[in-house]
Amino acid sequence: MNIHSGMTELSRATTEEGRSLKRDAILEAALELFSERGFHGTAVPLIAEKAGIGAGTVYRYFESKEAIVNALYQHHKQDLADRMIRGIRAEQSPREQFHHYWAILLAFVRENPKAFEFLELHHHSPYLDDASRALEQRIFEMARSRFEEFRRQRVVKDVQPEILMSIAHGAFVGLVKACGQERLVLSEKAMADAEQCVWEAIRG
Amino acid sequence: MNIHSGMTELSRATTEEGRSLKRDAILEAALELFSERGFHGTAVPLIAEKAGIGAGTVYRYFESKEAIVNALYQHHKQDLADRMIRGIRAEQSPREQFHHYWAILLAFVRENPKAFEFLELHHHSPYLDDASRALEQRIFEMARSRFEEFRRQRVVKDVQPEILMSIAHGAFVGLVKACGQERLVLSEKAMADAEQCVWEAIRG
Amino acid sequence: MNIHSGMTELSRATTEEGRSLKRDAILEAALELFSERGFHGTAVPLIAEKAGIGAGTVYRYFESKEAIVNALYQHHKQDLADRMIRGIRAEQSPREQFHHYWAILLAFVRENPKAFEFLELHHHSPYLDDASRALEQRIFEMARSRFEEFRRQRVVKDVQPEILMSIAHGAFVGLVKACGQERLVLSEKAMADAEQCVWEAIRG
Amino acid sequence: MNIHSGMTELSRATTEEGRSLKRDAILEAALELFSERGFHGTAVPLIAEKAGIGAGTVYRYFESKEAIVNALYQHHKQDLADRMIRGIRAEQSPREQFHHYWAILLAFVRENPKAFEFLELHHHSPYLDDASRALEQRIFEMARSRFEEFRRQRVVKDVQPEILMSIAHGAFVGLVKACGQERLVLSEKAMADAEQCVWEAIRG
DNA sequence: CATGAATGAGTTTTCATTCAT
DNA sequence: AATGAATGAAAACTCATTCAT
Repeated sequence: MNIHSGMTELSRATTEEGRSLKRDAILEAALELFSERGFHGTAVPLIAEKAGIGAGTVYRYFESKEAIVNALYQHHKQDLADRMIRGIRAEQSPREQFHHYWAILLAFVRENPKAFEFLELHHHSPYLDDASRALEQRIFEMARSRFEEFRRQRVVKDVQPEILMSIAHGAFVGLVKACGQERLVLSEKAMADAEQCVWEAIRG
Repeated sequence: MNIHSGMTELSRATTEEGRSLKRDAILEAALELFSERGFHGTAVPLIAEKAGIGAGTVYRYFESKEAIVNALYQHHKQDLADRMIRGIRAEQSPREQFHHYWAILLAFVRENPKAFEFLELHHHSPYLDDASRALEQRIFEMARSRFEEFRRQRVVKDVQPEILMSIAHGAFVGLVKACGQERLVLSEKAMADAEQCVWEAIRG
Repeated sequence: MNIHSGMTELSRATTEEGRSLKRDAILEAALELFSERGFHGTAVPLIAEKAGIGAGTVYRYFESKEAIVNALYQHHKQDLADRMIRGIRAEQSPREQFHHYWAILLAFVRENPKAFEFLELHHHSPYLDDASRALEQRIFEMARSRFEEFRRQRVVKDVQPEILMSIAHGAFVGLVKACGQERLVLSEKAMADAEQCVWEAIRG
Repeated sequence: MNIHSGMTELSRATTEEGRSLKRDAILEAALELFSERGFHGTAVPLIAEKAGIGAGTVYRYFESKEAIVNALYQHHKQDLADRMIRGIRAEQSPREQFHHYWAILLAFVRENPKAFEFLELHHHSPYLDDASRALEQRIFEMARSRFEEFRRQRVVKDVQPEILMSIAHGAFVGLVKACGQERLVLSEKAMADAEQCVWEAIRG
């Protein structure tokens, strides 16, 4: 019903690139449903209804249900990557850079919790296409090269960067999930504490 | 990947408790399919085929598809909890206890990677029944009381225990996922490194 | 037998109340099949085929197979009751009123033999819902109060009205069944004879 | 559970003809289930369970589910016919003969209400075989010839005998159904009243 | 003989997709 | 462009019947 409430972000990106409001409404609706009920648990007519359009209209904007999930994955994954890259300052200390990483993730989750949940849930799903997989790989490589640089600089522990990345990202996901299960509130204090903990896990 | 590693455990439970071989074959097949394709993405006839039985036979052992997912959840969740509790020694130092925790999780994942993936994927799914939810809650409370005790003893950091738990568990899950995506091998060295990292995240 | 005789009525209701032609085609087909083969003996795709539509389409008009049987029951039961009530004249003699009753039933059977068979067959079936049962009860009470009045007026025999009602209605049903088995033709003469017989059964 | 309660009648016929106790248990169970839930609404394994035997055992005694329904139909239809014929006395007045007819039907219903319900429900079902239909036809012809004789003797009204038969039998069925719906109790008084009513419907 | 586990064809129902309007 | 009714393939589930024990 309140189609416009969560739409702001997508709508902006949309008009720039000439995408339609309806396409966004579909993505918005699908995001919520996919993150709550999963891909196979979500019927296309339900997406259409939530988007406030006819079921057939969905297929004017997307070739198939899989195309929707891939568009969502790529949109939000890219958005998150862009935010990460945008704020980086070479002059920052490693601890400051880690704080930046943590703060960006947290801001993303707060603005768009469904999108974060969606990205985690659909990681490496069989219905993700090559473009989604390639994007995921590109972003991973970017992050790894940064961690390798940190390792060379003795800023982080001298262990495989994949281990440190998995710990840091996994820990963040763990915190978000705990929040989703209402076992935790992602307050400023809590996230600052958590940030420091995770920093101590990886710092050299 | 390793079908047989995960089979041993179920097979044992079977002969001990008089459960049928066919019931186990169904659980075995369903575990693999559910963890790969999700609940809604797995058709019952597919489970039957993988189990080497007729589609109708599934319903001689389980009331519904939901009953299968709940039987799996409860079986493996309980198994993991039992392993955790069994090996605990009061005389161990906190660091030793953390090592125990880490080692048990690692052993579980190695023996039964599909089961671990399954438990993570189906956490808080809407098709889990009250028994599954109650079991999950009981295990969570047990873990929290231990972390609260550690906090009182100044063994871990003086932050909400839920934060430390989420970090430790989330980090472990992150490592397992990285392994699932073949970005990491859960070698002895890697997991020993990771264990130390995570310990440093939570220690007081 | 006479498919068109029974169709008129539904078709009329349809255009009046804006119901769809397809919905009526489903009801038409279901009526015939249910009255011939029973509820459990009739598969939904068979209804769809007879209605000239796809199997899935049935579920755009009815929630379930049970919803179809209840829609049919309520529609035809109400129709029969309406006809009964409509033609009643207070100034008529009891014998004339009995003739009215008999004539209405006969006209109903002739126009819509399947519907009459259906109503008799599905009387008090476990799949009838509360609305169907309530309607049935209301109509029964109406008829009983009339018989009670007749009894007070010494127009009918001084026996329980339920007995007289059961005899009169049962006799009529018996005649219709004999016709269905082709042992009898419901000719004017035959039904006039029968009417007089039944009147003599109940008259005071 | 109380398999033996209603069995007496069938059991007697059984031992005489070398039929087994198990066969009777199947018929007993099937009678109850068919009359309550209909043919298609009754699962064979349910019959077996109610009969206290294994599902496969049913097929040692009956070729198919249809064979059970036909055995039941023929058994009870023949039983009812036998009772009718047995008690007839040529020296009785027509009114006495009608009383005999009424009393036999009533005794049958009281002893074996399920069987009566079953016979009415399965009248002219598509799954009745030729033997069942032939038996039904034979009994009908017998009854008709008697009514024709009565007509010639001016004992009953000078109308088609099929009409009088339908009225008399239909009225009886109507009374039994009213009893089944708990709208009537088949007390001595009620049935004596009803008998007289129906007699007045047909008497010359 | 008796069984009951096993099954595959059949049931009711859902849904991704199409297409006439 | 937009629709939403229509659909058939496929889903979950049932059951008459068979057959190894």
